Amino acid sequence: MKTIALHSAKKSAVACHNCSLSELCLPRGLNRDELELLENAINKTVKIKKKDYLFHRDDQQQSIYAVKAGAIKTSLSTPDGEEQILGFYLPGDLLGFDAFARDRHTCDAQALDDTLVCELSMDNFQELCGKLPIMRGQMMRQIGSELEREQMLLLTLGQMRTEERLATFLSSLSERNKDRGFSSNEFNLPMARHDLANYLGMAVETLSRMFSRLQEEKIIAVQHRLVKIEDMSRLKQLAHHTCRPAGDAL
Amino acid sequence: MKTIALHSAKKSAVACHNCSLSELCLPRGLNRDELELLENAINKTVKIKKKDYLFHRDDQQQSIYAVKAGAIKTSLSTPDGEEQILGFYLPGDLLGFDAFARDRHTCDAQALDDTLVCELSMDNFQELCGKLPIMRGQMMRQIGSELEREQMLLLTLGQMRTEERLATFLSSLSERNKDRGFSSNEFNLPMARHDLANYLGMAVETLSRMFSRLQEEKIIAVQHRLVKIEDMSRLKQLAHHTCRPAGDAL
DNA sequence: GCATTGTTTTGATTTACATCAAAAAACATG
DNA sequence: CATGTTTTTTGATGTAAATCAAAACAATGC
Repeated sequence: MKTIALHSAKKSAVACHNCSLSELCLPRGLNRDELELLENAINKTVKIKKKDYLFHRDDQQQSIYAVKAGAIKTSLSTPDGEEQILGFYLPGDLLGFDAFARDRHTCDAQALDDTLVCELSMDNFQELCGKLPIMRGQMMRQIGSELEREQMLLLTLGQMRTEERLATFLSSLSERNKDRGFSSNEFNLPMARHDLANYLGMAVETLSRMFSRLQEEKIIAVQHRLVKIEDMSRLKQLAHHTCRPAGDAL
Repeated sequence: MKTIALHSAKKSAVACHNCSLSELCLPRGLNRDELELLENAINKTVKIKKKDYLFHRDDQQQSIYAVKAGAIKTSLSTPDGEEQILGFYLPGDLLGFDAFARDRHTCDAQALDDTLVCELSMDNFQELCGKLPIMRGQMMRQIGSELEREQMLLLTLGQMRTEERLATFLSSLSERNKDRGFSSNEFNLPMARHDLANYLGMAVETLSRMFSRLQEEKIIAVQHRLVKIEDMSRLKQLAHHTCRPAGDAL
């Protein structure tokens, strides 16, 4: 349960310039020297098995991570065992900024699947930020969009009814896939119903009913984790509250 | 309604080293030269009248602000006019980090009362961050606690019932006052019921009922905006879900 | 293959909260 | 201070979603 995967991790050579995600997690406009600085700073690539943790709340281990493959969820949990999922991180997303406040992580990060992440230690990160202003800007932007994403979620939880919440979620996942060059009409959900329900602040049963309702209304077609969007405009209309798609993650 | 207060603002000399809030918003451990750099970087002090806006969503005007007196609320609003309040900022709190993502603010900031803020432009901020590593660290920490605060609010909205939400809010406001050297047992709410209800994701009527209920149970005594906490331990017990008081703001 | 376990869906019932409506209190204005 | 306006509280009713319960379905292991 409390296994930290890092210890059993394989080190492997990092080559950001070859990575298919470079468009997403690299600051644009780095020259060769700067790119080399970054590549040397990346400490290692880490494998995490499904259900293992990347980090725990209060862990001192402070790094920034970039998801290369798989999926990670972050969550807060209460003394009495309830949890609130804060975000899902998919390939190209960065996580770990939560540790900025106190040099300790404020949430748990668990793999939803076998997952691969790049690790950049805070020390190296700090040094890089000192050397490369462009890197600093990029990081600020990353943190900013994390903040923005959480704000959108607050709006979702605070103001929307359950059907609207699901429509908003599906709509932004679709946008996200489009941005990444994948299909915006057909995709797999990276998480179980249980986790999605928790993230959206409702009971699993309610979530299931909302999926069924959207399906009855011919807006989507679902089987297991595969979602096909049949009527995008009506979906967007339902998700109508949404201000603007958040830049990153979910 | 859409008045930007900045234009009518008075410039005034800034003297951070004299400011009673320096403990809160200054990075600790600045030497004289560094402190002077900071004071010169602070562009001006701004007065905002009650109900005026400090900034609007999508405003390019990008600065970091420190509240000196009064109170500010930030909120997101939807096409159909509903809003979600994201935070309340009281003296000593910093705001404006939301603009990091896209160089534009992602939310509105409105004064709940006549308010005084210090303004630090992003340009100066960037320059300072380059020059003073300690400043960078401090800012990272500030953003981190903003992130943490929003996470706690997500937990509140996603998992707690209404009574628990109010108890959590009162409990953390009390903690906050204690940290600032004010009474933790008796204080004024800086916002109207309407705003607090929205922030906590419930109807005004429900909030009012919860105040009444806590009063009936002899846990608190309220008259208008004045709250006295009569039984702190039972209040904390109700707010039991809460993980840890957030560092800053509400 | 079948049994076991976990996940998802569907149905019946309860409930916490929203909504509607109006009184009471606080605040503002001439 | 009397009057209108806004804010807050209280009461009655309706409803969206939680909970309880169980069936259907997928995944896992033997």
